[in-house]
Amino acid sequence: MTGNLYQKIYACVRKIPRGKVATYGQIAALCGSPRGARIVGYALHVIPENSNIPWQRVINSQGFISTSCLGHPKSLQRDLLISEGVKVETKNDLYNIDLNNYLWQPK
DNA sequence: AAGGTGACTAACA
DNA sequence: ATGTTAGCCACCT
Repeated sequence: MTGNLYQKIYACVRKIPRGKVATYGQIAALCGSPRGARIVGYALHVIPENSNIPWQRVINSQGFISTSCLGHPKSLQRDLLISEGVKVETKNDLYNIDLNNYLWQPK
């Protein structure tokens, strides 16, 4: 089946602890594809809604929520993060997370 | 088979 | 500092 890399990506995303966030590039690197940030984005894009993958914990390198207006509004991702204890600042319709405090740092 | 797209980044101007 | 360009690589048409 195709999407072997996707399964790997999903596995990494599931490792993100509650209350922390990770960047696309970070997940890509953990999967052995240091330049595969876009692939991660695509992988999350095709996640089924009923999956147990904490996709909301993945944001871009700037600490902003990147989800464009697709299936899920950004506000949903913000709400999910807030409910996990992550502080999200709202700036001009954009949602920002303080990476210095909430970025996941795997060993 | 070939070119376009994207929930990305980093480097430049 | 903000805006643009170029790499990136799997998926889609």
